[in-house]
Amino acid sequence: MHKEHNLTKNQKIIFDLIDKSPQPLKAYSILYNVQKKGIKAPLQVYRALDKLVEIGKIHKIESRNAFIACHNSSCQVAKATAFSICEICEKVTEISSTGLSKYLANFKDKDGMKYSKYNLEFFGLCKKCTLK
Amino acid sequence: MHKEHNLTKNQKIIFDLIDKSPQPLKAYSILYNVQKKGIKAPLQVYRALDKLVEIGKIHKIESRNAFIACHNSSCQVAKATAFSICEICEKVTEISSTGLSKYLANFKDKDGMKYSKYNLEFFGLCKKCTLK
DNA sequence: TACATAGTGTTATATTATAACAATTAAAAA
DNA sequence: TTTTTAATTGTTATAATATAACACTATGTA
Repeated sequence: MHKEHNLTKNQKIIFDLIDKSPQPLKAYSILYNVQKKGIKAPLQVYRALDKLVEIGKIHKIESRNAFIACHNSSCQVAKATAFSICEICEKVTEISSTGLSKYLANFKDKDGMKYSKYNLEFFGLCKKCTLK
Repeated sequence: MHKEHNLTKNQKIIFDLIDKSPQPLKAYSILYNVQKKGIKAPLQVYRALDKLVEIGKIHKIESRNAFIACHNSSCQVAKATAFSICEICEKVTEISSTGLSKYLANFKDKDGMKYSKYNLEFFGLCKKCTLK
């Protein structure tokens, strides 16, 4: 069982926007989209994003500096993430493969170091773009 | 067999700096360090970095916006990278595990999409920092 | 040599992200 | 309920990261 997080007003506005978006959103595009709701400054956006990432409601796509809602019920905390990214249309999909997550969660390097967190980004062509 | 890349003057200056560094370097810290060698503008640094990444001599640590030399003889091209990152001291190590790279190179998602490239970043505590 | 390609130097600017501080709200403890 | 503590907000300013555009130069190859 995990703690329910009651989002604050700003967090909710920003989460809803990201959650409705089919593709990852960048911070300043979020800012632009929520200005009519009273969120005026970058910092207000970044603070909400930080919190949402921390509690696992969204993930950051590091190679794109963009944010996507978590659609993987098993990752309530942002500690184990994997995405596929199409290099043409930039479509991003969260990968939920039990095999992959088990493999990575148990991976140990040569020093026996165990990791508490990972982020994996695959790049390639999505189905649509392959056919073009 | 892979093509030898003859680095240009700027590329060489910047690669040498990164190669000598025990930890990843950020673009503007590189700029600061090579100004005495005549490289004066950010763009000169970024262009060299882009090329070096493209030919696989260095890798970008996406979560840190920093660059590290490739010390993995098997990845002559920047298409399959894995790193461990200590969240305290920020030490970054390139992981070269045949098992891991085979597993990821062969990974297919539910749609059967095959990837041409991936980047994996593990986070945790390095040995030193665990003992503290 | 002539051509094509890649790299250079430069100025300006775009994009992404955080510092610092005062005020406010929410949650938990007394 | 009151207190007090922590988290969040609003705001201005600024830092850090990265690219656009353009004229020029070097290099490799036919």
